[in-house]
This record gives sequence, C-alpha cells and structure tokens, in this order.
Amino acid sequence: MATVNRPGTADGHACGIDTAMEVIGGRWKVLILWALHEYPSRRFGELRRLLPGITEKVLASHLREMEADGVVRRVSHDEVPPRVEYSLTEDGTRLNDALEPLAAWGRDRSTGPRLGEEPS
Amino acid sequence: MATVNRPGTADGHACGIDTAMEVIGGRWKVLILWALHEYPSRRFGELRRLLPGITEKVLASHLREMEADGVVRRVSHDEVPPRVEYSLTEDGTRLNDALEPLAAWGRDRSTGPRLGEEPS
DNA sequence: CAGCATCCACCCCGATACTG
DNA sequence: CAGTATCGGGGTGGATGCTG
Repeated sequence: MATVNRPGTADGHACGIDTAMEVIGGRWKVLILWALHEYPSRRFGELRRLLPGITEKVLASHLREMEADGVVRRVSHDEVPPRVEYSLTEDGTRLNDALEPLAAWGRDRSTGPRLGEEPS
Repeated sequence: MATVNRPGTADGHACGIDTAMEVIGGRWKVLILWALHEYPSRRFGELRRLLPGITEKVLASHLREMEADGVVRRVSHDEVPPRVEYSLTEDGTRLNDALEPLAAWGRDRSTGPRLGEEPS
C-alpha cells in the first residue's frame, strides 16, 4: 500500500502495470484471487485449506491488504462462532480476468516447449 | 529461477499464473519488458538511462535472469569498445502482450474512481 | 472459528567501488 | 562501455503461541 517509490520509465509513462503489480505483489495474492474466483464467498478456514502452505498470519494480512485495495470484500456475520466471508469485488473480478492472459502465457510455456526461441 | 517451492491451490491446478509471476517477479522486470518493447534492441547504458533509479547491478542481474527465462535475448558484438544489445524474444513479446490487460486495469483504477465498489 | 502478537530468517534490492 | 565484487539494510513472509 501507500504507493511507495515506484520505478518509472524515463518518458514518465509508467503504463499502469506497476499499479497492478503493487496490488498483486505478494507471495499469495494471485492465488487468493484465483481461489475466490473459482470458489466465491469463502470463509477464512476454507481459504486456508484452499492454499496449502499459507500461514494464518500471511493469509490474514494479504486479505486485509487486498480489502484495502478494493479487490476483496469482507463480510462479517456476527454470530458465535464467528463467521466471515470473503469474496471478490467487481474490481477484483476484473483484475482476475486481466490476469488470465498471463496465466495462459504461463501454461503455454509449461506445456509446449520453446518454439524456436533459442538462438544459435 | 529453478522453480523453488511455488505455492499452489488445493486442487493442484496452479493455473500458470505463478509461472508468469516468477518471470516478472522482480522490482524492475516489467519495466524492462516494457522498455524493450517500446525501444527494441537497446544497449546496456541506454536501458539504464531508460530506467531512472535502477542500479547497474540490479539491471545486470535482472537481464541475466530474464535471458535465462527466455524472454530477453542478448547479442554481444565483440568490438572495442564493447557493445551489447538486448531485445525481446518472441516469448518475451508475448509476455509483454499478456501484460497489457493488467496495465489497462491499472490505468482504469488510476483515472476512474471506484465504481460503486464500496459496500454498505 | 477467525484472527492477532512476536520473533526471526531470508532474500531482494540498493550503494559503492573496481575491472576487462 | 559493460559489466562484476562486496557489503549492508529493509521488508516480506514463515513459525509459534495466544485471544475474543
């Protein structure tokens, strides 16, 4: 958050990429996005289970940041035991969609070998 | 590099996003990509000038990693004084293209305010 | 159940100086 | 010009334990 010293290109147009990179710049954020897209409205514990290896601290802090960034919505039903549901906002959904070509690129490179890329 | 312990979703489909994230996961990599796209075939010093704030060490290491990842091509003409030219590979160009929707998302959020995102 | 508090290790990045 | 060598700081994320 807090728009720290972002790098920029010489001609000043930072092209919006870095804005996006800040929002998804976290070890697990794209996975959280993805999880919330495929399994909408997830509870904390469910997300934790969906993302093997993540710790509660990190999951919590990432969720808070993503909420602050307006890509995740947090709904707390106050009951006992407590229940909180997380889902994507419209903006978060759009972000996730914008991630798809990147995912496709990644899939490509995993499955298909490089196509005549290596030089002599 | 070297495919360290990547996180994954519970159902195992890591959706390729993380593959891409590893390649662009560096403070300046997307900017390098962008610079090489707009100003193809750049020399080391030119790139440094194009990216105000980057240090030689970081530029060099990022360039080496991106070359190893097959997104940047390095051509060394051996003359004196030395001359080296960097450009995008096909894969790098595709990666850059795949980044465009993300850039658009970022631009959107900068210009337009949030559109009815905030809940009650 | 849904977190927070604390401590810490690691790694990335930046600054500076030097080399072929 | 095009890098490499070395050192150091900062921030992220991981482990563990506790709370409403």
